[in-house]
Amino acid sequence: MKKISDSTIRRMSKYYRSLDQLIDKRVETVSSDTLAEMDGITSAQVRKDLSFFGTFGKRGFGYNTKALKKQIENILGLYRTWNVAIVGAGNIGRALTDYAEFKKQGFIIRLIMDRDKSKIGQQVRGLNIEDFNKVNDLVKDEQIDIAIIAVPADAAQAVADKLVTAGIKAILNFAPRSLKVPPDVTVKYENMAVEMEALSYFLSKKK
Amino acid sequence: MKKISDSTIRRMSKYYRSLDQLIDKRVETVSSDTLAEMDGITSAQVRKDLSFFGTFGKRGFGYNTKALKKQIENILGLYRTWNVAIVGAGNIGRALTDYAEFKKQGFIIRLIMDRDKSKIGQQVRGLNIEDFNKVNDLVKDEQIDIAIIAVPADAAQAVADKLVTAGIKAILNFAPRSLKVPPDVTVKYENMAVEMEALSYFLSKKK
DNA sequence: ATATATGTGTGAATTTTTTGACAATGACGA
DNA sequence: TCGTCATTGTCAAAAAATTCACACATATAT
Repeated sequence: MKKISDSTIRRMSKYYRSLDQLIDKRVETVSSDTLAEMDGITSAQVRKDLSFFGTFGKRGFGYNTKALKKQIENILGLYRTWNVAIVGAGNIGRALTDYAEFKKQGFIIRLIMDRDKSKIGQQVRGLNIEDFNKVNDLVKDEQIDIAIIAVPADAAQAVADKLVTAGIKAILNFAPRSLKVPPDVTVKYENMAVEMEALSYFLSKKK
Repeated sequence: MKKISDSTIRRMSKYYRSLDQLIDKRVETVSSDTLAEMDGITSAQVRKDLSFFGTFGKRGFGYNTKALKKQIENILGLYRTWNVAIVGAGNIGRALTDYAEFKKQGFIIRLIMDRDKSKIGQQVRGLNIEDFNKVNDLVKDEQIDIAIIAVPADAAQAVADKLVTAGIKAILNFAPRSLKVPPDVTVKYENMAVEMEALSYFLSKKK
């Protein structure tokens, strides 16, 4: 399988959500044009993206919403559930514990960890905050697939190292710091400060 | 001024944070190579990015960390503070209310709004949850520059419309939906489900 | 059964982004 | 003061991403 670009994957994920929206509204057929319009891109882009994975449409007709959604589900691996662990029981970590969109898409939060003794043992929406020092056993016991890092920037690399040791292959990092991990581990970033600063740039430019 | 690409701006923001880290460690000089290493990119990329805005380094020597930080501060508009409003007092909205990184970078949360009567009037870390119906007055009174949308996907577009009417020109959207706004309004997205699904894709591909 | 309209799939063209390479510059030591 | 070394700034090349444009397949109307 040839390498698919990150931006294509990201857009697939958006198409998926747009299809969901259409299906909710009982729409059965959609054109690349409409899909493009919903996501603020061009129809050629939509068709090109989809063409990397197969041919899902009918010429002169468009795409069947339910069928295409199912196809994308397969492509993105959303036909199954994934076990997720959160590291860091601060505000962000706690908030993510019951983020509806995760649940809906089959990302199940099985575990929340922290190293702060005063937090360990507390309940967060039905989950016990566990001791991050026991990460190896916990990850194994709960069969964690994906870890979310929600600790201060300074601690992020150390946490990542321990997660890697524990066998984690996929990390979503909320800490504003780049992480060094072995090549078989994938890291995605959710960097809110970066987006805010991009807004700041655009606002000050306008003046 | 020629158009600077979004990815350049995003990287500038990362350099800014890396410089901060170096200054904390009393490092006075840094090469494009080191900066690149910290952010997992190439040194050519670092130099190219910086070159869009001016020449800040000394050949054979590198960059002065404090001076470069100050320069980026100017470029990104971080020499001043910005007033921020959050719409949606759910888990995410509340968590953001005291996200340390925002405060540190001069993004000051002045206002949190919701339309849910049962939430209005509650306190969130010193802020009163206000009635989103009064958005026009509130935005004017607090001189809000940037709005963060943290409401369910279905409500996001309606909220955006009202924010635009209230005069907001910069939006950070946490709801998993693309927003339609006039061309003079900038929207940035923080789409956690998209990143999780990218991880899902990489995990299932490996199998 | 045929004509017409619609909208996909895809090579080719274009644009954008990233990387390579090196001359030019400045720091520093002898 | 001069030579050596390090590292920038930038032009050119390469790679990647996006857009164009159109042949072709399919639905629908007559």
